[in-house]
Amino acid sequence: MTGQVRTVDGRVAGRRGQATRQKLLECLSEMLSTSPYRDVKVIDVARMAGTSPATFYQYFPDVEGAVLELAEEMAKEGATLTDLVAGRTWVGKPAWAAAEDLVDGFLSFWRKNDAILRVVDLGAAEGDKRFYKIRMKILNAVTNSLTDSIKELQDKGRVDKSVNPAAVAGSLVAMLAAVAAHQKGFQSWGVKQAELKPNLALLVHLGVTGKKPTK
Amino acid sequence: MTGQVRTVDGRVAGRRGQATRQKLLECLSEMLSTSPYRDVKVIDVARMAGTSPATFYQYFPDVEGAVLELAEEMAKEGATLTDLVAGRTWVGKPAWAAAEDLVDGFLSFWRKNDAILRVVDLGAAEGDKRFYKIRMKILNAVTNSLTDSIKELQDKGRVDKSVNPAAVAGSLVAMLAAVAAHQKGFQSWGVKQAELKPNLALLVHLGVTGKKPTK
DNA sequence: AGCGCTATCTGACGTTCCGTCAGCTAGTCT
DNA sequence: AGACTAGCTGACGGAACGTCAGATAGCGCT
Repeated sequence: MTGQVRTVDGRVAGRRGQATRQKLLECLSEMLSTSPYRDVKVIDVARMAGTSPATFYQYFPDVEGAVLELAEEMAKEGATLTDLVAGRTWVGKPAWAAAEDLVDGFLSFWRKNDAILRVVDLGAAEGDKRFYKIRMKILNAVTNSLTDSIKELQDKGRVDKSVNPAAVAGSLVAMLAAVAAHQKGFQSWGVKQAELKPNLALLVHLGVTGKKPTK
Repeated sequence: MTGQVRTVDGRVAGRRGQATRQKLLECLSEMLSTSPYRDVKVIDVARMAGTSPATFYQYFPDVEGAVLELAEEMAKEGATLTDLVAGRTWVGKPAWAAAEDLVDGFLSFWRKNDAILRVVDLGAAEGDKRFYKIRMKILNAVTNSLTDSIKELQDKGRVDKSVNPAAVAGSLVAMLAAVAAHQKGFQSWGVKQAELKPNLALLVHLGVTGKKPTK
């Protein structure tokens, strides 16, 4: 299913090959978090991995291609974000807890993978379908079940019919992603990390249920 | 005050110089909206402007430097975003109109300048203070007066004391920016442009006032 | 018009990085 | 040990970078 790891010219990589490939990915990841994307060069990644540029090209078509690989890995891990929303109830006190947990989990996932995520964001915004799909995969993990939750509330008459569940869920998730990506930005408005979270949770709660939370 | 336009080596540019400089900026802008940021080369911009690469370096230190210039221009124009929120009331029917107008104005500004904005976003996320400041300048235009509006409602007892106005305002604006940057993304969730706007307006209204809108 | 001044532009260069290939190296198997 | 091959790399032609010294052209003056 997943297909074995292959070199650029189509051969299957063996044990040693996989190891260097992995090392290259690690170094790329490191590189991405220390220098601007535009300045990440194949030559630097190779040097850091203690190998030659030619080796890099054996496993990846270019920097972008390798970044996609990293992103794909992260997207797999990101599937666990579903757990943040799956099987949660959005009524009463548990709803507040659900909102808090969602915000918390989402922010920490984003912070942990910020370097790759900002490149994915860029690629997606530029219209590159490959990045776009990866971004979707991650966000879908949350958005879909959030959409379902809203639909459910709507069916029970607890949320207005005029609401488009997918639009609201998508917007809320986009908000979380944006805030996570620019957390430092909030400091300049005099908003501290710790203060940010409950306010985000409030917005999520309001968006999903249409009501103020009962804490 | 604003300082005249200067060449890289510090001399003041004359009429002709300004013209080519401007042409270079235009071509760069064009380039940014047609190819990925990582692939925008000085040589291409120069070629498109019908001049030599050396000329480019007379006016800008590198591509990034030129992008900053473009961004600064846009930020100036972005100051008009204040008008979307200044002097609006967030009570009753006018509040709904205010939310709608804000969403509308914000989205169209973003769409108009998407190419530069995504580079600014990237730079800011990467921690580059110059881009970061520009991003702030644009967002502040909206966030500050939104913050004030929330504070005002809070003083009147219409909004809960536990709310941090800056955090909420900032988050809402971040949401608008993120949704604007990834508008295409919503199509894949089956959400159309036209549907998106009222739902965003709803979220803005909920966020600012804490209540459902009366349309 | 002709002259000279200086702002502006560019050809040309050394350097860095790209991406490819043929050939070398080092694990592995018998 | 010998041979087989997966994996690595030196070396190369080409593209883009960033810099400089020198060419060009617009402008003011007579």
